[in-house]
Amino acid sequence: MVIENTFTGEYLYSIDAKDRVNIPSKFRNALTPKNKNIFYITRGMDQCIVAYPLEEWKKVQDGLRNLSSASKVYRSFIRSITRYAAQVKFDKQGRIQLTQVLKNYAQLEKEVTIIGMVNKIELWNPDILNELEKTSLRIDPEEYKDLADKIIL
Amino acid sequence: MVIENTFTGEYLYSIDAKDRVNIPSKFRNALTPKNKNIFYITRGMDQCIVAYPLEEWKKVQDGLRNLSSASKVYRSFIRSITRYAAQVKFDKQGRIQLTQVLKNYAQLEKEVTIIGMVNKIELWNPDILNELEKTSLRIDPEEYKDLADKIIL
DNA sequence: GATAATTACCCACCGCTACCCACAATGTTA
DNA sequence: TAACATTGTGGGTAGCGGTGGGTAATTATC
Repeated sequence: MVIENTFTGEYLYSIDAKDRVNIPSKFRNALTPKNKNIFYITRGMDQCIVAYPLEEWKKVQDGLRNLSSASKVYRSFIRSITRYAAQVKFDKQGRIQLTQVLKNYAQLEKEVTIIGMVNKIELWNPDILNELEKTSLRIDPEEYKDLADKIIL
Repeated sequence: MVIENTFTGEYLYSIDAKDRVNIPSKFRNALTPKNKNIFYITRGMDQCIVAYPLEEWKKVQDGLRNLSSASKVYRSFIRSITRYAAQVKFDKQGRIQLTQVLKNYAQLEKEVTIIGMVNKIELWNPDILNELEKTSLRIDPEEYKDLADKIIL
């Protein structure tokens, strides 16, 4: 636990009968007390569940709050995010409970691959993730280069 | 709760024979005492009912007050909102009572999907909502991406 | 003013979830 | 190597939350 509120690495965990998933201890240990053991989970842009620590989620919400409700697109956008957003607090064992909707959306069953994405966490169906890696990621190494330039890797 | 007066998540609830709808406990718990268990319900921009907590409703009204009444469009706009607005207080079980007009407008029957929209709440006929999402989501994935970039999802 | 109807308040059931305890597997330290 | 700590996983249970329904109070109608 070196850098606060920062998540890296990949883990293969299991979902139990009560739809509970363990948050890797390395991730939990990286959380500052301000997050109060709370995550917000919602739909990702890809077919996965995204989990934000409380402090990160607040930033997202502030962004949403400032979008005017006058625009139809904005309304629809806000809805598509918050609709699936749920606040979850992990128990003494460090597990969070998934909602049925999100579990369906990401097509999760017995196993989950949990990926650290710097300021957020992604939960994937292992098969879907592997399939995606095989196809879409291999396609455009050019885009990777562009990104690498931007971030000064 | 953690983030005050802020609502997220989706819930499928039922309307009983007396036209009562339960407000999800997570929403009620997010309310500050200043709201005095009071909501204002009115017509949404879409075909749904919108519920504002008292404190949020005050802001809406201030906004309306500042719209000049000189313009015909403005007057009509204000009328369309305030006309259907009703103050409702939830009972000890946390239920509010819907007005007949609003129930008709949103075409609610037995079931309601309740969506947290950050600072307000929407009540939808489940079928209508799903149909709408199916269409509007398909229309502009590009605009969605732009928005996602803005908010740094 | 009597009766009917609608609303407000209260009580009761029941399923789910939040919380707790237990245990196995792995890693760590003396 | 043994003792201990940490971490992932399974399961039991009490309390809360959603739902239905009953009764008193208030309003409406004639």
